[in-house]
Amino acid sequence: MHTRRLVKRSILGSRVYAPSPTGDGAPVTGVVQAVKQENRDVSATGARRSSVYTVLMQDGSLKEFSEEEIAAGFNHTAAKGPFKSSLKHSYSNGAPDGQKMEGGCLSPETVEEQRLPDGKRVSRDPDTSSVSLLEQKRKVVSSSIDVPHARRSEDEVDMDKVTAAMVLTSLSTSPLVRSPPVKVSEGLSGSWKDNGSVGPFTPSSNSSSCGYWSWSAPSDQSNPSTPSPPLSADSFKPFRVPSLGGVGSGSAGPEDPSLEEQDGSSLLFDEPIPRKRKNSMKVMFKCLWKNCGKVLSTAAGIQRHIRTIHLGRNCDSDCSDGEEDFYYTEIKLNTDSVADGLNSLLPASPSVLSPTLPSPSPLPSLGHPPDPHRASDPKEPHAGGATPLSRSAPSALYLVHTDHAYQATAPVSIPSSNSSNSPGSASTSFTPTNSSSFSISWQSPPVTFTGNAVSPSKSQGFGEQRSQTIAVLSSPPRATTALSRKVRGEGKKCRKVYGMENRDMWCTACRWKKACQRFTD
DNA sequence: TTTGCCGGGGA
DNA sequence: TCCCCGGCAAA
Repeated sequence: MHTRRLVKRSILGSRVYAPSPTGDGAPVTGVVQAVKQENRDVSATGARRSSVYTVLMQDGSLKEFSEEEIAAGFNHTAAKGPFKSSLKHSYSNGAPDGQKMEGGCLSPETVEEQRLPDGKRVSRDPDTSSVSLLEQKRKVVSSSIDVPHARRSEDEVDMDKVTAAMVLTSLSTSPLVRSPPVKVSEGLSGSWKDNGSVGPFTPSSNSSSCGYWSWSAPSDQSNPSTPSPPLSADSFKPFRVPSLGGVGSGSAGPEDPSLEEQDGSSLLFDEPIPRKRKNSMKVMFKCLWKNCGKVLSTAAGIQRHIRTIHLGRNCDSDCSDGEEDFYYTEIKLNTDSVADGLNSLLPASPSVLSPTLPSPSPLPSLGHPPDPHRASDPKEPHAGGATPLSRSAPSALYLVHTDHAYQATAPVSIPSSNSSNSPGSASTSFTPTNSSSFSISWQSPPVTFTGNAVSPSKSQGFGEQRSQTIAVLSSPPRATTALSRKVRGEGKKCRKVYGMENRDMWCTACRWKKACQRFTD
């Protein structure tokens, strides 16, 4: 079953060597664009069939080659290029049939193919090959040869245009860009159902925003006019993995999920997120406009409110430029863990519950490293439920200070690394994705933080406020956990330094299994 | 599994 | 108060 698929599928979009069109004998490389086969049940029957491969040559021209010609090309140049090993491999596995070679040399595709869930496997039938071909092209082209042929289906293109435009627009219209993350948050917060009116984009933005966030930042720098498909980092796996693993390692493996994502509609982050929000949470949206503080249960509602009441716009959400986003914040209420945490907290540090917050909602629950020696609690609650949004909001609620490294580092680094001027290098281009996952992962435990990790803001003050916000958000759990356990130190400890055999050299605390006093972090 | 250390308890 | 250790949680 597998073998068959591998063979049949792998040729499309793959790089092959073909005899030189000039006839001088020098082989040239090209990418297989299409295969025409009279008899497509190739490897099953083992019969030879006349297959014609349309190959896009390096010079951009399209040529058609017969199976044999390509095979000859292979032989000719087998010694160089990535095909060598796999080619040999193919041969060693059987007759030097052209099809076999393809199956072998295309291990990347092969693996990818295997990762495809059966139900979603793309058909290799000639009559549907145009679709799959497009898919293939997208992947292959970007990673191997600089081929200008990669055209997506019109639908795809349109969709991408629209979504990309949305993202880019929001990126460029304000330094506080945050719309996309917000959408994600909305989606997460279970408000999709509520805000059906938010706009045509929202419903589908979940998957796209992940993808887009992974490339939109770098694209600022590189080539905005040719945004890569929302393949994000894992799109490259198919190319890397196979190169190591070789042909037909046979296991669909743990990469299936990512594949599914590529396959179309499923979302990379979609799954984990809802899972993490298991605990009963209620999401409210609070208007941050000065003297307003209106709280609505849906993003659409609050947006409409801001748009009409504060921004004086009457147009539909469609004509919104997203500015409303800056004037409301998402407040998450964790009805169980928060309550518990607060209850247990109250006696210990009553100050955590600040009455100054006009918001009718309790503090959000947040996952954050505990900090036992914290002292600035009293101020934190002010920003309860605030997202980075609040920074731009016409509200003066967030005068919080954060002096603790652990609070500042993570949050602060995120926005900075996200700034749109980040280089297009692999590492930085990954950052947005990372940070988006950041916002997600931070929601994990009892978290309710819907932080928009992605904030292109570059202003120092912003970063600061941002960290403050996050610190604030994190205070409840911190306080909760602070009562229980100190964050484990990372530095060397007596035990490590002296070893068990020299236990007598340990500091007293270490000997007593207490927090090391000698090598404090 | 190892490590750091909290909480608790005995002397 | 000193000392030890069970046990949890992070690494």
